[in-house]
Amino acid sequence: MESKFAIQCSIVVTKFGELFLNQKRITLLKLIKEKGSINAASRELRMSYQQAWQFIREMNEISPLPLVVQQRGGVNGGGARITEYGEKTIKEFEKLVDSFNSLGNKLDDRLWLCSF
Amino acid sequence: MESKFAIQCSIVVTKFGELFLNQKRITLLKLIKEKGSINAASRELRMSYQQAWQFIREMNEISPLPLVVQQRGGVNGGGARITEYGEKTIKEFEKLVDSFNSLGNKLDDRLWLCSF
DNA sequence: CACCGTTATTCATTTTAATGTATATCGATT
DNA sequence: AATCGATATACATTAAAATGAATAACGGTG
Repeated sequence: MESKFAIQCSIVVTKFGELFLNQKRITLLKLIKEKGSINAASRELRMSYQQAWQFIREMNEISPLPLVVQQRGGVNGGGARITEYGEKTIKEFEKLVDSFNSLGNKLDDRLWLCSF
Repeated sequence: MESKFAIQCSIVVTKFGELFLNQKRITLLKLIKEKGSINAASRELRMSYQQAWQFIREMNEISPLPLVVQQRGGVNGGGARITEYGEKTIKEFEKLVDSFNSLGNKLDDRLWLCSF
């Protein structure tokens, strides 16, 4: 008892040292899927459009296959959608997170027993 | 084959949402132990003395027992040392890191098999 | 009691990250 | 071809983080 300490584990996937995925980017991807638009997703996340756009650019560059495809012009001025590969990537990342979190919870429980 | 993706997991220990420990702070603690001085440790880490000092301040405030005790004046102008509790904290944190890393390595191996 | 090197503290400056604003481009629809 | 809303892009501004520089305080030691 008494400790109140918590273990938090944040996961990133990198390639050659460059950031590929983290939780924020996954959240962005999921919101783009939901909204069909980078613009709407970035507004929802209260991040600037440029930052969202740059995240997508970096992810697509690092990834062997694009995660997001954008269309400009056309119906409603365009939009963005998540590729099949993007969907799979989201799922895989979230499985990773679950694995680490369950380990985290296990260690969390033992934390106040042994230290801190 | 072909993936080159790596999972990296960074661990933080918090209390009531406030940062208590992360890898950088642990490295700082270990260097203070080695050098016997906040000043020398911060120079070695190429971080400003104020930042190092503030990290220590925050850690000591959050911790139920101080991790570092400082002395000013006296022999060589003073210094800083790690308490027994601090040493234990370092060890516990590194055990945490090991646990997560071994999980990370396991998942790393399976990464290119299933996705990315 | 003067000296020394470290801790402790403040504040202006620099560096870095993020945002706001503005504008061009695209392309289906009307 | 005019319209519309989103993508794409640049650039100045703002916000936040880190640093540098300066100084006071401390307390053994000689």
